[in-house]
Amino acid sequence: MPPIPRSRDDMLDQLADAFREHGFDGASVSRLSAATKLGKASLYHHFKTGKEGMAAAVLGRAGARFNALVLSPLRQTGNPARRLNLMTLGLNEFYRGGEVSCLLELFGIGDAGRLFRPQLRGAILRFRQTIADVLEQAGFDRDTAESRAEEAVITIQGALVVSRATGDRGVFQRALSSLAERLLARV
Amino acid sequence: MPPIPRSRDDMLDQLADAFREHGFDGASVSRLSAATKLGKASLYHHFKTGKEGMAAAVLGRAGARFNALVLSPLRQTGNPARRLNLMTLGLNEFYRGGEVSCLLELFGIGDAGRLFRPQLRGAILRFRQTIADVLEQAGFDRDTAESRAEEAVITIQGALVVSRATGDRGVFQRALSSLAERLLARV
DNA sequence: GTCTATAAGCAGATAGAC
DNA sequence: GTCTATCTGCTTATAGAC
Repeated sequence: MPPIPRSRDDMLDQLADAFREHGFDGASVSRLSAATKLGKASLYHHFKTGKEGMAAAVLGRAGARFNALVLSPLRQTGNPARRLNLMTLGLNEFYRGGEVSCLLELFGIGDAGRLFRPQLRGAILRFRQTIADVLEQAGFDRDTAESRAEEAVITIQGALVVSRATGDRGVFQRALSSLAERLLARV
Repeated sequence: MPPIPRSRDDMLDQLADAFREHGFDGASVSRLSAATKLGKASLYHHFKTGKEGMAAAVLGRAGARFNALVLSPLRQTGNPARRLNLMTLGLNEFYRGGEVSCLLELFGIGDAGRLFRPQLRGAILRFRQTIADVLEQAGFDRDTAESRAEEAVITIQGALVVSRATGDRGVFQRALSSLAERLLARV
């Protein structure tokens, strides 16, 4: 059987699914090999630094997707409410409606955490700041904007955890659906 | 050197710290052995079902502590606001001010997740329901009470994730400090 | 670029002495 | 109840053929 041609992004998506299902430690190279239908040696051919390099590449691609689906809409010009609604649509797609656990949670644990925390930390702070900028443009003072942006990030992460732990994606859906309105509420 | 006498709870606390630091997969029996200063064979003497049994016992103790520190205050009679404030104090102690990651997140991942999800799910639902009961006693209708209770659980879990990922315990502190007031707010 | 085969070491777990 | 020594299988990673 000839090798099926594949793009690097396809490989990274398959690796990401394996990491999301098993976590960093639980995703053995054997499992990653099965997930990509590629021999272990082939994986090491693509990622010279081994499993760590695979995780870093997966994280890089996730960052790019997050940027395209979530941050870019927020940085458009125009109606803040509309941008926040686009953000929730993007979040729903990025997290596949809450079915998928966040690499941020998985890679923040244990030895993987020591490796990737700076990158994860940067992503969170960037997300928070981007939301805060939108809220400021919507007329809120900077303190209120930052405080609400922090709550939004917390809500998204918490909803993912609770959704997964209870097996109820409705938790994530409910959290998303009230998010934009709450961010813009005049007290 | 004679063996230092130790209670089972001391052992479980040391095991819990190791699980919290490394996650279920990352906490190898060697690490658990180092954390307890007990030989591997001694650990297997105490926990006949091995690492899985250690995790289950740790989870059982965590559940008992959560019950004593968080749920019991909520189930007292009397002023709902006071009970919710006691809950936040209990949460702060249970999670050590946000320094400690939640076993619920760690054990919800990968193969450990498949083992412990029913237990974790029960704990979350019980927590949510207990908060909802307090809010109902405070005069809210059942739907509002349940919806706000769900938000509270989400906020606590999310704040833990974001605190750990950013290395800023202030996130958890801020989330806790506004929690009771927000739960009781009349819109 | 993919594969088979293999290396060296750590994983979870147990036997049996004290 | 704790220990040392050990077992088996899986781990990450590499060598070298095609």
